Amino acid sequence: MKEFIPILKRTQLFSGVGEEEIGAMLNCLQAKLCIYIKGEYVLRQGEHLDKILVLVGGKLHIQRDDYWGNRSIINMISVGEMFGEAYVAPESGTLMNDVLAVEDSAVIFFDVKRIITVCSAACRFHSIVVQNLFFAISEKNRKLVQKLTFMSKRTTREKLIAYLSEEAKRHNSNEFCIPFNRQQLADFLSVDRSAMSNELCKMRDEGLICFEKNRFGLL
Amino acid sequence: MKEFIPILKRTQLFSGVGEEEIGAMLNCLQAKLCIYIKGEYVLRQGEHLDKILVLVGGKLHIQRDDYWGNRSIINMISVGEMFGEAYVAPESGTLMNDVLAVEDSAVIFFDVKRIITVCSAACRFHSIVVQNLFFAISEKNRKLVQKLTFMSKRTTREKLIAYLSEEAKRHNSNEFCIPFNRQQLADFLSVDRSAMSNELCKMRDEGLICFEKNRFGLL
DNA sequence: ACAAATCGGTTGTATTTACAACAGAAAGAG
DNA sequence: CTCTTTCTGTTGTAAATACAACCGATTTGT
Repeated sequence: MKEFIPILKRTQLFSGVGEEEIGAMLNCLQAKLCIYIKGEYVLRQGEHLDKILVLVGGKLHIQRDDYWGNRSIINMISVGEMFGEAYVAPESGTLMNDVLAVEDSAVIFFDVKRIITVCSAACRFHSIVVQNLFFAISEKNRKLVQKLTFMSKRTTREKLIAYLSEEAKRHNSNEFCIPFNRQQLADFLSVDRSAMSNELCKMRDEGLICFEKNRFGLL
Repeated sequence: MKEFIPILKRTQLFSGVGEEEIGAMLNCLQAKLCIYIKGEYVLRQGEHLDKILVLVGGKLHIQRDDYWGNRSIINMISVGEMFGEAYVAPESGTLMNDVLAVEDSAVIFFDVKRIITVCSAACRFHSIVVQNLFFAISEKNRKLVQKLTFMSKRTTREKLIAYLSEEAKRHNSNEFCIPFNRQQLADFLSVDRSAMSNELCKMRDEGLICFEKNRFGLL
């Protein structure tokens, strides 16, 4: 697990904590490393979760499939991001979504109780991690609201514009790559892939956007 | 402000804290009481927010109107619930939504910095409030994900079923009242009111549900 | 290099939705 | 009580979407 410490150091959870301290905390937080291959489930809907996970390699999707096989991608987890902070509260129930590895992935699990109850050994940086966790969950909250704002658009075109505008703002550029292929983008925006593809091409023909594979540009 | 202490005592934020302690903390947290009449905005999109608010009377909607006048209600705040926890992080930017009083409302604002930095006066219950805040934001996170799961349904009917099922589960009963009128429910689910009304009546005629005003039953 | 699988675009049709307009019922104001 | 406003249901039409089916291009595995 040692080899992932430099990656952990750059995560939001361990922001402001040195590599030596992280090494020391791995025991304190009962860290466990798990490897998943592409297509494997990390967690399944209905499971009980008492750990927080930090992705140190690969890519995950937080998603849910309904009775009719419609998949919706709630969120995407990239290297350095975490998942499970929303389930730290005592009576938070079971997991509402699946967590799927969409690439070969490496995940480190941390014991939640060890994080939110300050350890008697008083590792000096524990309180920093707690505050980091707080800010992280707060940020994820804002991102969920943001997703809700473009999910609440009525038409596919409006959803696309809202999403692409947001990505452009996030990248500080009118050109950017999105982390989805067409099917995944459709699942993320909860629309039909072919209808979306159709709309994208119309928007391109109208001179609103340009794109090639995952690279998009706003005009 | 003293008269609201019994209400504050029953809120999630002050869970486990006695009335005397709450009284003492009002200063420590620089509490400010504000009154709003129905239809008045508590906060507007774009504002900078460095306070957490707790609703002690009335009802609020977290909402957003787009260019074309389509309103979407992101969330509803009832007495005892709070808003603004997602903006406590230092670089969380400005408010993405409006906060509207849909009834005459009483709101108490608390200084965020005072909450997340433990005060030197060491008020004994401060750490409890911090943990409560943590659990609250974590719970709100789960609720947002839940809303995303039924917002991601394709048809109005599916959205209605997902929403009503959730409410039934929450009330532990097949009969329950919803906190919205038709227009508000449509705004909450991001669908057209008349189309939704139509769909509701179809579902009633098919024997799936029954309703009268805000009272719904699943059959 | 070849076969298989994945991906993205296109088209047509049936379904669903948005929008506007209207009417009766209920609630609220004076 | 009466007038006004709000709320809810209804209808018709134009627009948008879902779904299925297909094809060519690209990628992947062997």
